[in-house]
Amino acid sequence: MISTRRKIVVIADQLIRSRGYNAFSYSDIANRLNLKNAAIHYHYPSKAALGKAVIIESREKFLEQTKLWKDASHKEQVRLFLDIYQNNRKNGGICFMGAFGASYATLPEEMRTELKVAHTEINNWLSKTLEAGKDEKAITFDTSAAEMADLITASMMSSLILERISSRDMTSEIARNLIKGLEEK
Amino acid sequence: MISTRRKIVVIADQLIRSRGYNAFSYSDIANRLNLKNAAIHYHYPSKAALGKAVIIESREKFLEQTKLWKDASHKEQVRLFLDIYQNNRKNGGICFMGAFGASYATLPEEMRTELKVAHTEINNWLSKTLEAGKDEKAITFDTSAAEMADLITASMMSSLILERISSRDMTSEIARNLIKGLEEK
DNA sequence: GTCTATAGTACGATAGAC
DNA sequence: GTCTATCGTACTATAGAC
Repeated sequence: MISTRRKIVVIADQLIRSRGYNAFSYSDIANRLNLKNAAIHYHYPSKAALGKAVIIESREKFLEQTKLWKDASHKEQVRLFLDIYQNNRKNGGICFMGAFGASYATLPEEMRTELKVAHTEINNWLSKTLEAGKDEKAITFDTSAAEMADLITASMMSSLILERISSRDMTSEIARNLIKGLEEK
Repeated sequence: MISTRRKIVVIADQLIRSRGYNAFSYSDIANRLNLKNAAIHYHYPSKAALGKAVIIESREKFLEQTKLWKDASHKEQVRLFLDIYQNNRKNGGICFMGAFGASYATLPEEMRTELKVAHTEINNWLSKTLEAGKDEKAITFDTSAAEMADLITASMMSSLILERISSRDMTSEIARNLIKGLEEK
């Protein structure tokens, strides 16, 4: 049986990615679990603590996923990485980096620190994977792997944001173009 | 003398781009103008009305700026367009499309509609300018002008968001790379 | 250990003062 | 025409019930 504690983080994550960190409340979560809002405070004493837990959860989930991919080719791993954004899109949200990043100025220090760690972890993994794919001649790009990683995460992030405004399937379009770009020789 | 009404929109715009639409209050604006929060309601009856006014203000400002550039070369106009993001960055905010976009799910319909119009206007202008620059052989790109416009606005948007997390000058870096890309033959 | 009743504050908005 | 006093609601959080 999945614990209330875990259910809370999962729901919070969903709310943050769809509505934003400053537009969800403890009551939103409590209602979905048929509890009073104060019950959430037992599991996560403050909103900052819950926000931090959501970021840590996202980090752990990311590291778990990449471990599962370790037998796939590096090129395939990049494709699987782009699928994460597609999955965010399917459940009506943007990526957690974009959601927290847009509210960055309002976040307490403990959340900012955690977010920086997450950003570093993601870009390190993607840089390494791109580099390894390049060594295998399966992936090509001109700039440094770190800059290519920045370009990929940045364009996927904003495709999710803009998609809701433009009503076009920008995420698939940009993902396709990124893959295409990495395949050109 | 600049009217209170105009001062309110300017401050709201600044707050929305730095903190987000759901993280600023009428009191924040009132305090800066030495007024009570209710005074803001006289000028803008609801937060939705103020939000809508900020979007309209941004649209008008954008159209005014592009008019001033009309004698510059199309390539120069693209460079000037990228400067808008740099200016947002200098006063501590992200672009208005990113700020509203991240909170899109929480916005009232009147704001969503206005935001879509703004998005269309910006991408139309940029597409046309890119196309004209291409015709003059001053700019080169492979995809359609509309897709190139998407790529530019998307990557500039997220560079502003990520910059606050990564503490790196990503905006300048990405702007430079975009210009470089458009210059390659 | 888990949750509820309730406090205290800040929000957006209305009615009415000047 | 412009602004303030004030309302009702919803928020985060604490103290204490079960």
